[in-house]
Amino acid sequence: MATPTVENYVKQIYLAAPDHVGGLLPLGELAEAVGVVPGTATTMVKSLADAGLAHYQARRGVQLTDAGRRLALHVLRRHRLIESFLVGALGFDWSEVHDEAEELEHVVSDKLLERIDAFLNRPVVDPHGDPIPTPAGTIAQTPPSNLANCPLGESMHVARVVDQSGDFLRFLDRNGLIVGTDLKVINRESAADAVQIRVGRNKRITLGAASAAKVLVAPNTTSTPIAQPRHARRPHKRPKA
Amino acid sequence: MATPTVENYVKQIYLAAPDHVGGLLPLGELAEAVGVVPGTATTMVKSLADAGLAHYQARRGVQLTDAGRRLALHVLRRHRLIESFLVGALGFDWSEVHDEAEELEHVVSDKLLERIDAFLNRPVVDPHGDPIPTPAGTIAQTPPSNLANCPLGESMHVARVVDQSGDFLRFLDRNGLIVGTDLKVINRESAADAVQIRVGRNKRITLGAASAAKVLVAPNTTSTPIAQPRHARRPHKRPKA
DNA sequence: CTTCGTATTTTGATTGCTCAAAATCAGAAT
DNA sequence: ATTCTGATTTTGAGCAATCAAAATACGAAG
Repeated sequence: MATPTVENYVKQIYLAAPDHVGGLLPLGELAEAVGVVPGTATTMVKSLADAGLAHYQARRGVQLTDAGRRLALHVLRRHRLIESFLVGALGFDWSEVHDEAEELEHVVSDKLLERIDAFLNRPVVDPHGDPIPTPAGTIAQTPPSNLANCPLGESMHVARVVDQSGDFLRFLDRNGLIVGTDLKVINRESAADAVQIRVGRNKRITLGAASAAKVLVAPNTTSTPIAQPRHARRPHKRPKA
Repeated sequence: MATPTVENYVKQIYLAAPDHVGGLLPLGELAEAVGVVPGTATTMVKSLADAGLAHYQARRGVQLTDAGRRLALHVLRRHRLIESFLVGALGFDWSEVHDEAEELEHVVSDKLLERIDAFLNRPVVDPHGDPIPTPAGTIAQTPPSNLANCPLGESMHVARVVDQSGDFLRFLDRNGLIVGTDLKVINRESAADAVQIRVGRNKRITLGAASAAKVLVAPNTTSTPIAQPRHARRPHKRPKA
């Protein structure tokens, strides 16, 4: 059985991998992601390699094996189902479930996970719009466009938010931006690093480009209505101001 | 923060303590309960003592301090609320929740625990009838009588089952004996080590004395109806035979 | 009072994970 | 080609938890 530590390393390698060509993740970045000093990452990655979970090329980087990817997806499935459950069954807010799931993901049994999955009626994405891997280890692909690069003026909706920080999520919440929200990108000021969007009929919001890139969107095809995530949704707190 | 290991030691000391006069638990028994060799228990208990969680007297035994007891009750509260939640919210059977709770009890946050408690409507006992400690660290006392020592012929009900083994619990289930079930002890054959009871109108069951002692009972006062545990109850599987 | 048997403690090692700091390497810059 | 700089690896060490096996102490039996 993989220890929680091993599960975390594998998960972080998986999550960080797509940002690097050839899929080779430098160990410094892994160390950063896991929260250890670089030397520790080196040691651990060697042992991951011994365990057949990763390919390690000294001074170049690390990459998951098939077994490693399977494990990572299994951990991710647990994490995202737990987040969905906390929001859908226990009334948690999407901004507060990440840390909780971070702990629980290493101890829930397959049996419990199955019950949670059934309870939620087999959701395909978690409250942040992150796709939930199947038990078989397949996972839906990320929509390629986000608020920083999608076409202007077209009707889109929020498909996913790729940042787990509570502050950011609460900011989105305050502005009525949750997974499924309809919006249009009105304008981009690349000089000012700013993205203007319209939500609903008349609400305007301006985001910095870095934040805009974290909000993934998909076009609203007029033929089919917005693809709502299948898990239970509660009304969100409305902003005071 | 206490490690899961420390929480387990403290919990086991708490659970085993009442069986010993003076409350001093021999380290061999602790080792047995925790599942380590005796030497390991000695080492750990010393460090519990250093941490102010236990009093240790070499070659005599160990005993919790107030801080230790507080921690033990906190862990027990988590364990029992989790068991209640798995049964009451996710449809688990009372015979399969113990191991799951054993893992989860070390990682659920206070916030999650509070939500679970609220969801279940503040239960006072878990599915086995074990009392759930309050957040403040108080706990209801065990009813003193059980099937092996209660008066004959009087109307009683099952208040608590002090054995977590799946086999035993499934046996009780098969015979319709769950927390709250009404019954009478008809007869005891001390020579044969047997206890005969009647459940409901005409069902008769015979138990060995050791098993009978694990089923705690309380009298059915005619003035007030049976005190049902407050948590949600599902219909239990009825026996095939 | 001495001896014996058993419970307990001590000792020495191991495993998994971590850090600090020194050593090394690889690519960029001169 | 040489030097520099920054990333990476190595080395040495520590902590928490564990085991196996040797040493010790306590109470019971003689």
